[in-house]
Amino acid sequence: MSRVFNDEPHVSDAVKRRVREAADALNYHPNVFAQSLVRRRSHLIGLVYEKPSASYVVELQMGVLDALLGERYRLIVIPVRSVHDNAHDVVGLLRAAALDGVVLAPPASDHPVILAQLAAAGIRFARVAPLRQLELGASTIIDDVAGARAVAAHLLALGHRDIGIVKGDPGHAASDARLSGYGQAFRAAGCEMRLDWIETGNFTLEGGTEAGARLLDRADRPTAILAQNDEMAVGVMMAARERGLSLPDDLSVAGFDDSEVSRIVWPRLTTVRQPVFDMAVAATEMLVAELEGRPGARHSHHDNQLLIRDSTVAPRSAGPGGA
Amino acid sequence: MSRVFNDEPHVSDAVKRRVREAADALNYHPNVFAQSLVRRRSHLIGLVYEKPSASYVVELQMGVLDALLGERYRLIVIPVRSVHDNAHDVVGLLRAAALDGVVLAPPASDHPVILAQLAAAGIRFARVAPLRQLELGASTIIDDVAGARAVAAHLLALGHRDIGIVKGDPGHAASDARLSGYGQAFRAAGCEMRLDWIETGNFTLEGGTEAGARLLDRADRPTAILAQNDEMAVGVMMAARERGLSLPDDLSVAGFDDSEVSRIVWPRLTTVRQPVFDMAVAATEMLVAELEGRPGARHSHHDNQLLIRDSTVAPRSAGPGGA
DNA sequence: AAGATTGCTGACATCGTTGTCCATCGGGGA
DNA sequence: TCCCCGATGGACAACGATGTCAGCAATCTT
Repeated sequence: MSRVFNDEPHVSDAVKRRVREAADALNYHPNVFAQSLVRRRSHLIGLVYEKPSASYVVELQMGVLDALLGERYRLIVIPVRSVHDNAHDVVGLLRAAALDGVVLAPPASDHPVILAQLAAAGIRFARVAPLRQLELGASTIIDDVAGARAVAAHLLALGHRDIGIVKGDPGHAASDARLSGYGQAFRAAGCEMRLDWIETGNFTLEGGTEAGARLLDRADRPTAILAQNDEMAVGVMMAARERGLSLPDDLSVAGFDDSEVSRIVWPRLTTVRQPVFDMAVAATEMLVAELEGRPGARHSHHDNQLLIRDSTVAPRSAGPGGA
Repeated sequence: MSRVFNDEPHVSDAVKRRVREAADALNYHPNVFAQSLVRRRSHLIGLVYEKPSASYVVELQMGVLDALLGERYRLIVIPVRSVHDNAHDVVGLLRAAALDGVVLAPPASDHPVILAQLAAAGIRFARVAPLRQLELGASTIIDDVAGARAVAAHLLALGHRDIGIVKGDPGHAASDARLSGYGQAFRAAGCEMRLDWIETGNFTLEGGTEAGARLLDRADRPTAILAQNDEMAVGVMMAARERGLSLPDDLSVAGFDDSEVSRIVWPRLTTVRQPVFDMAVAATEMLVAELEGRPGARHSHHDNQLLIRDSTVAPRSAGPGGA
């Protein structure tokens, strides 16, 4: 009898014990499918992401799993080749998976079609670091523009003027947000952000290496490079080493994210710390709270922080603040 | 009517079309719970692992997901704090998740209680890189001993004799297997593997840093260190840098796995390539084949390969082959 | 042309829970 | 002592698919 297992009232202890004994004797386990069928609950939560850097995915997943620890929800991982190419398929996939809810990582968290279709399909969602339509669903919010402004200002304050930029995947709203943050810092310092010194690296190590190579092979080589995430920054460092440059003296490199690689490489990478883990935890907790009908906040704000390490120094030809 | 959706024979085209139109009109989607209930299939596959290095998990997951791409199975990730402490709970967890099958990563793939209970619970499993009871279930097999022997032999051939060892988590059978491979190489070279130069690093970066620190703070400092995975090797490199040693001249370091970090660090790390991705793909394919009733191999063998890069050179005081 | 055979379709039991409804039992108040 | 009410436990429909079975129509055989 189901009342025993669900700890309902109006059941005597004697019956409780008797049922439990019988269950143990028969090696009984409740059938999850039947429960799900009648309760319309799968207790499955999806995590949708598009192959960004490995460390980002890992932190994201660890955050979600951490938040799910005390709950009876389980995590299904749903990597998507290209969110923009497959927006319709994605929601079909999610519906077919019978999820109770999904955590959306960028760039899915910013995709209007996905958001609209999820709402239409009645699947609850929580969004990690969205930049548009912030009112839709639960979300964890962070100011990419401010973080980017801070790291660019740091390089400018060191005296760099010839600064190359390695942009992330154009499909991520964060790419433009960070670029605009860089731009603000340039304007504040009274100098120009040269468009022909912007290369795209797609947030991957290889992309960063290639973008770095293009920037470093120019006749007018930059003295510093701003990469929009740490993987690409490491790629830039590899490209610099291949060209015999010594780091950080010949080239300053700054990243974004504070992912594990930023602490591993030598010199240690100057970067902007993004609390991906915390954001994943917060998003998951909001999602679960909603699914369980508990009241709670619908948004959480997170701060990023400039971490000045060893990969950024003043350019050779100029002292700090000089130009 | 279900016959239309399952593409069964004996249905006329007219009815097929009529049903499809009605389904579209009503925005009909089959109920996964009801299907699962009557078919006794969840189409969920679990991946059980214990927080080893991040890159290992990522490669593992990517492999499983890759193998699942064409299939209608979905992946549930099940990280376990400590397999040895929670062996009984683990299977309870898996049963509660209504999984069709699980892919077991080390050390769960070598845990007799887990294997026995899975068999008892009727949950199919595929094992990645097991070292014991190889006949149980489907498995992907690799010769850890040979890989370890090769990398140790490489250091010995370079002329190193004072070689420290950073061991992995004692709970992983691979730790002992790799140690015994090292031992074979030492014996073949006619020298002794000093037990007091073995430190444990638990397969983590931090563990590697601490173990490296202990080895490098000795009065009789080793000229080379063998780490049982790349994360620990990087940790050793960080400890060496903190002590002002220059790499690789003052200290040769070799890792194991060929994880992404091994290519990122400077100097690039000598290591043993383990095809984790391929093993995950193979294990998953075998599992799915079994679940689908397709015939197929129950075991796949994989090779590892010594990758000599920049982190290992002859010791200062001796030429190659010298002693 | 009538019976046999095959193709197609609708009806219905089934899977294992949940939750509602109803019958029963026991105790306390009138 | 009788009645009423709350506590308790059993019976049963519902969830939404699947798959079997039986019935009917159409075609083939003789």
